[in-house]
Amino acid sequence: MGKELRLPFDPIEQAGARWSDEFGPSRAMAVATSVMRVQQLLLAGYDALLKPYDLTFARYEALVLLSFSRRGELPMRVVGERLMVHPTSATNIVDRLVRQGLVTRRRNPADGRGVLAAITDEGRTVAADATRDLMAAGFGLDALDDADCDALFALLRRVRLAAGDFTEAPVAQDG
Amino acid sequence: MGKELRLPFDPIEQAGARWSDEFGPSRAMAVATSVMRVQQLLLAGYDALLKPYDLTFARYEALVLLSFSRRGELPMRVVGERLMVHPTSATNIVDRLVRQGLVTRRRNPADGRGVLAAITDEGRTVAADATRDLMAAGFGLDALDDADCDALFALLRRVRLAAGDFTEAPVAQDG
DNA sequence: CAAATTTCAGCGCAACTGATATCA
DNA sequence: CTGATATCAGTTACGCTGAAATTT
Repeated sequence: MGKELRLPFDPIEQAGARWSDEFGPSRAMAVATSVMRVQQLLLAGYDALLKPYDLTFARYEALVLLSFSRRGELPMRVVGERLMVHPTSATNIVDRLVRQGLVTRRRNPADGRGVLAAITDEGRTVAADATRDLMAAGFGLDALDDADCDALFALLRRVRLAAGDFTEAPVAQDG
Repeated sequence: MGKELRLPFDPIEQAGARWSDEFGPSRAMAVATSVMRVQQLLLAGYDALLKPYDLTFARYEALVLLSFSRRGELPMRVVGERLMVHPTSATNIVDRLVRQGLVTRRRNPADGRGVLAAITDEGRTVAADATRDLMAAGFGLDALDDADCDALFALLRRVRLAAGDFTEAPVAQDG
């Protein structure tokens, strides 16, 4: 959980100032710290919102992933890939969802080695309800309007691309 | 650890498209996912860089915090506040640093209830070396120039402020 | 006594390693 | 056989809650 401290100053700016004195200017350090902190704050908010559904954000993401899939089911391997988690973590997450009755497992008829995780009707209901709540909360980003969101997304996208999150895609070629 | 998948497309953009079909447009959702992913990527990079020093990013932050403090020592309570972690987490983090010989503990002479965490000479050396490496790596943000960093910081700052990370303060103009 | 500071024990969640069973 | 898929067992790390010890 993110703590609610409400310091009477911005701790990241203050640390940045001392940082500059010691190591020289580094905007990047302030940005890095900000990303860490915002992630922490957003995640704490999401987990709080999802608690009534007995979901963590990780399990919610898995549920949404399955609800988006064409037939409502995906191989475990794909689940791990898309969620970008370790295969054993994917097993663990799906385990929980199965115990909650939101997902079922079955052998992949197309590949006997694999297992398909399939969302249940209740899973779809829970995913829709939880999503409604998250959207009502504006994903904790009400402070930003559409243009801000677009700008933020674009900046973060460049960081992801540089970090090798995905390969340059044939998006708009005019840019 | 962040996985290196390098999908031939941007999974967040793709998910955003399906999201819009299902729940309606939500730029916020794409931004939220991006923040989560960038944090994961940056943290994985930092942890990899810090591994030779047997530091996690959390322990590194604590070390830098102490090295910035005026007398190289701070009450545990303040450590927890500044790092924005639970008091028991502060204890845990400092425990590790003490075991590594980078920090020492002593009772607070000004308040017998409290404990001071003090950075050692070796701690200062390690902090400086690790910082050099992180700065050489541009904190994983080489894709952004100074103006981009400023823009990103400003956007994230608004999210933090709205989430109650700190109370509105007079923005420092030049340190 | 009440309140603050810190630590400890215990629980939960998530990631990793290594081993195993199954199947292409 | 090899390689891929998935799970299980065990370890590590970290955050939280609740309780305890100490001191103000």
